[in-house]
Amino acid sequence: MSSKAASKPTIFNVAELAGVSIKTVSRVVNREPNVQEKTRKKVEAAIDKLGYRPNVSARGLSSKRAYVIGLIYENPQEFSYVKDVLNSALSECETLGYSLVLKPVTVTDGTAIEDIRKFATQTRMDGVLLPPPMGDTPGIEALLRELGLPCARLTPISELEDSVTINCDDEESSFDLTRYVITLGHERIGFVKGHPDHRASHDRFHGYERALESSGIEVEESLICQGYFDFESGQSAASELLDLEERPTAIIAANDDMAAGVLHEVHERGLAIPEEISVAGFDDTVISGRTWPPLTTVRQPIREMTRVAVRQLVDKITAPDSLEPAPEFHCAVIVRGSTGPRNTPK
Amino acid sequence: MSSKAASKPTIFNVAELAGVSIKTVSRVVNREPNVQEKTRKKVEAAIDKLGYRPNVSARGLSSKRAYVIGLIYENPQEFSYVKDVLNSALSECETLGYSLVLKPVTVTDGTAIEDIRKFATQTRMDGVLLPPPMGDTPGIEALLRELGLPCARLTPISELEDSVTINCDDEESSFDLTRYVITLGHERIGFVKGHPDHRASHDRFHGYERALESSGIEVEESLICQGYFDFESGQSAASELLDLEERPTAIIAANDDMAAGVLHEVHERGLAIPEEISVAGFDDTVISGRTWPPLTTVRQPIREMTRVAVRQLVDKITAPDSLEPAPEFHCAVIVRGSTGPRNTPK
DNA sequence: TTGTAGGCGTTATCAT
DNA sequence: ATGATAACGCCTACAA
Repeated sequence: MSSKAASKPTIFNVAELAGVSIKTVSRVVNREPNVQEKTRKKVEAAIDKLGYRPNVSARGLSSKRAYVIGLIYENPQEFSYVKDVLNSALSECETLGYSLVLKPVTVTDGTAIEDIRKFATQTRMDGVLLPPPMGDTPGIEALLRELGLPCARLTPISELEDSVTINCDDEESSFDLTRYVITLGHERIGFVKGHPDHRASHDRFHGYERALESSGIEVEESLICQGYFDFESGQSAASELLDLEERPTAIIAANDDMAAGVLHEVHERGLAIPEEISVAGFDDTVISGRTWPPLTTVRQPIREMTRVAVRQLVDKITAPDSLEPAPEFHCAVIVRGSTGPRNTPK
Repeated sequence: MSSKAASKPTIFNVAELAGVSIKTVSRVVNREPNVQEKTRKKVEAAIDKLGYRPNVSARGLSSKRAYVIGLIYENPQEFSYVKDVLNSALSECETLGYSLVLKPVTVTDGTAIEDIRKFATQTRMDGVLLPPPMGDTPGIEALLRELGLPCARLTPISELEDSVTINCDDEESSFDLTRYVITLGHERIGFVKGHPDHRASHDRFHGYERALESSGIEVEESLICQGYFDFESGQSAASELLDLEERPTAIIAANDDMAAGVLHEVHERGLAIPEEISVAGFDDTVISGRTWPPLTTVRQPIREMTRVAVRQLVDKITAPDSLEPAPEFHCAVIVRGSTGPRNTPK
């Protein structure tokens, strides 16, 4: 090693060492066609030897691309869902040579749109990834279109033709979960809905309704509570349900955080789980294995869905025309200790 | 609005509108001295009117800076601690005009160093932020020095003169927590240590020891278990402690995740909390409010510490000489339902 | 298949 | 206090 830290090698150094022009090096680096195998080998050898890495700033300046994709997400108390998306997106971006920049926003207080606009003008991105509920928040789509930013959404809504949409059948998985609870003998099954602005909330609720109907159980209004996907709302919904004259023997919440809140309230009242009441959630987030008892829940293949979303987003950035259809993803019911057979009163 | 999307305004447009040279605009944008107040006003008006934002790529290319700082963190099951660091770092970076790029690594399996090296050569950064335990992982410091990357560490270790170090007195907070438990009447107090590679583990353990000694309670070997900061290790440590001939009436775990594991095991055995056994953790992470009962724990001002760390890191990047000393941070014991008075056997 | 010239938007240098 | 001009490292056109 020389005494002075050698400054980073540039495309010129590589070209010189390989005995070609910089354009040829550029072609090799960017996997463009029209390079002879032999030339390519020479160039690659030079790149390795020098440890050359393209300068992102120069590349961005010249190509008008930033090689950056943004992840805009609702900043929740419980980070589990976003964490899975984040990790998966991070690793996929790394393999595709992109950077990921994060933008947490709050949709509930109406600041999201302006926040995103500011964010977009401040940091250059080539596209954005929208995990739920960003994918179905009104206004965001329009804003991104205005800004000329392609996006990939993780959402059940697939109306928009030209937009990358990755989804999983929430309605069906909710149907499956509810059916499972019914097979345990439960008939009075409470349901805690998710935030009304989230598409998943409705899908999950409809799955519940359909399962009850298909088993000949009447959907009872008093057993249905509004929640907002957070722990506290699960807690207060449970409070309502447990105050009922004839209380439910099982409660399904539209996500794990609310289900954890339900468990909390049930514990507060000294009821035994699952002997006196069964509880189930959605998403198979980390918290579902940490509660007592561990939660029965539904697992989405979030990591795979995210991988595909990122890949398709990059495809769309590089070749806006060809849109391969996304594969279908399916959920699975994960049975744990929070659900059990109904105690038939004698 | 014109039919064609006007391309983004450049420094030339601003200069033209303000009737000055681009260099003057540059001076204003970068808050450099030697600009008349009147000129500055003119330029600022032009900037506002055009909605001008400097192009990060161009700036990076010219200044040799990336305006990016890296956050290298141990990717844990429980994300709570890192999440707080992340959110705080994100908002501070935004106000300072930097981007934050994430790099999750695994220190336990020895891949971290190579991962970081690869990451550093792949994405240009001006500095990195090292939350625990990255700040006290051997080798990382040396690697960053070799790469010429300044760093700011959130760690109790403050040996290195030239390195930004932010810390909080873990030993003292552990002392305080243990003292609190002692005042509840407990004398047989189990302790679940953290991962031995983390400096905080030792500090917290020493605080525990010192508190016992200062109260005239003997430190008993059999009440001390090795854990690794994760849920599972807390669980198995609790299992050991509860198998003891004369079991402890309280258990302190060196972080919340392990404490949650302890709670889990206690529940498994059907023991009442806190009547039969008290449990406490560290860090006041989200999980501590989600367990049953909620955990007594210790809160660090993580967000403020992170803010200062980022700010000092950027200072170091821009002016490597002047190193202002960091302020001192203090922890606080948060009392919740998982601890209670010892049941004195009659 | 390969190479040459010009420009991307900024900061830095050196005048004035 | 302000300005002209040359880098910075790469990519896109266009030649050869």
